Amino acid sequence: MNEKRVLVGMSGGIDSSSVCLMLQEQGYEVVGMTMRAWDNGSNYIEEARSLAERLGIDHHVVDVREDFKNTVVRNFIEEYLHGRTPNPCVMCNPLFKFRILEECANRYDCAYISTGHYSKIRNVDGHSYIECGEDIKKDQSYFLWRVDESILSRCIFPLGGMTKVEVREYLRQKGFEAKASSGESMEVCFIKGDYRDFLREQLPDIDSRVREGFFVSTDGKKLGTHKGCAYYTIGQRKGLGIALGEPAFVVKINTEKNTVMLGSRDKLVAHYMLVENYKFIDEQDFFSGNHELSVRIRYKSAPIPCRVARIDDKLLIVEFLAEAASVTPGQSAVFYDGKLMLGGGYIANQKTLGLYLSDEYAGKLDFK
RNA sequence: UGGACUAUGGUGUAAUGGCAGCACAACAGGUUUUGGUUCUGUUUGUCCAAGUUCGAAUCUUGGUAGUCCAA
Repeated sequence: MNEKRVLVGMSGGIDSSSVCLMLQEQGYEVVGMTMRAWDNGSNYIEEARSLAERLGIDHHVVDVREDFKNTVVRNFIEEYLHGRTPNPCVMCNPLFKFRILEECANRYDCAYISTGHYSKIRNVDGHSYIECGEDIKKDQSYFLWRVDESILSRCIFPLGGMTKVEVREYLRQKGFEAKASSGESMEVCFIKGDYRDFLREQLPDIDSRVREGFFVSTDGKKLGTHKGCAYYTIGQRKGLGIALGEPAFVVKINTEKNTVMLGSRDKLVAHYMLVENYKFIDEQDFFSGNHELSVRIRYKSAPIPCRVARIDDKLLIVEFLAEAASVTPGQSAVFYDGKLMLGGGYIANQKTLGLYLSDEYAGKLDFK
């Protein structure tokens, strides 16, 4: 592998464009790659291509539309139909974005892989970890917990120590005025507008799979009619179309009974949660008890201090040590020690939580 | 078909003769690499008809509709 060559994932936007420039300045031979996953009406491929031309770098487009639709998009739809709330980006990163980057890096003889993520790579005890970017609110490590360490070890994230403002300023100084002041999101993303419209578009027979049912209160009373479980998510307040005099939030979704439970804000607070299909950079180390653990249960929220016990190879139980609200099955739970991202898992259905907290079971759990 | 009570935005309510207000919902915008949360802003109402009054959601009469008690 050529140590002077780096493959950059180019989305045509501000961030990846800056990355190309920076790496060139640092003396790398840059090769550009743009993944064509979904045609969303924006001209991101052209943007990337013309930038590559201007910088004099090779540029490749990899068309994965068919495959992407059959995996990420299909999974996205299925999750909603099961009353869960998916994180497509979490799936796309390991299965598409970073996989394709790795394949292309190998094909074009690039030792390194780079993207415009605002995160850092940090080596600890021989392992490559992701560390949050400087601004915890802007950090994207949440979406990267499933990316394999073998790929992370080849990654360079030039923007990890920068802010968006600095990146824009940098581009401006380099003479890319138009790009620097362009809009925020050039991101390739298949959800445009409301995801409910997307579901209806992609699933013409949706009315046979998603049916109206009852809104119920936490004490089991019928409150009204909902449009179908797939159209709601835990913690949701807007769009319920029901007036109770005080704000109502979606507390629980039961696809078997086809009911959506509503309750006041305080009903969303949880003290424990179950997490499944977890993956850690160094699993043994994670469970060693040597970490000050915290967990993010959604993008862009402060990590919550917690303790964790392993139930089995697939399942964890997490005890929150500070207030946690709206634990949402299907979303990711991502674990940190300070800024170091240790790994993550998917928030599971919390139905069996009671079992693991019962007296007979609780004694066997070893919270770290 | 005797009596009592009620009628205010999409929903629930406040205003005892003096600018119809609040909460929720709805809509729009900001924020945003998922969904949700959050923030800002906006729209919408006195059941109908007549009367008293400088002035009526409010008082009077009639109508209509609903609830309750009367079997």
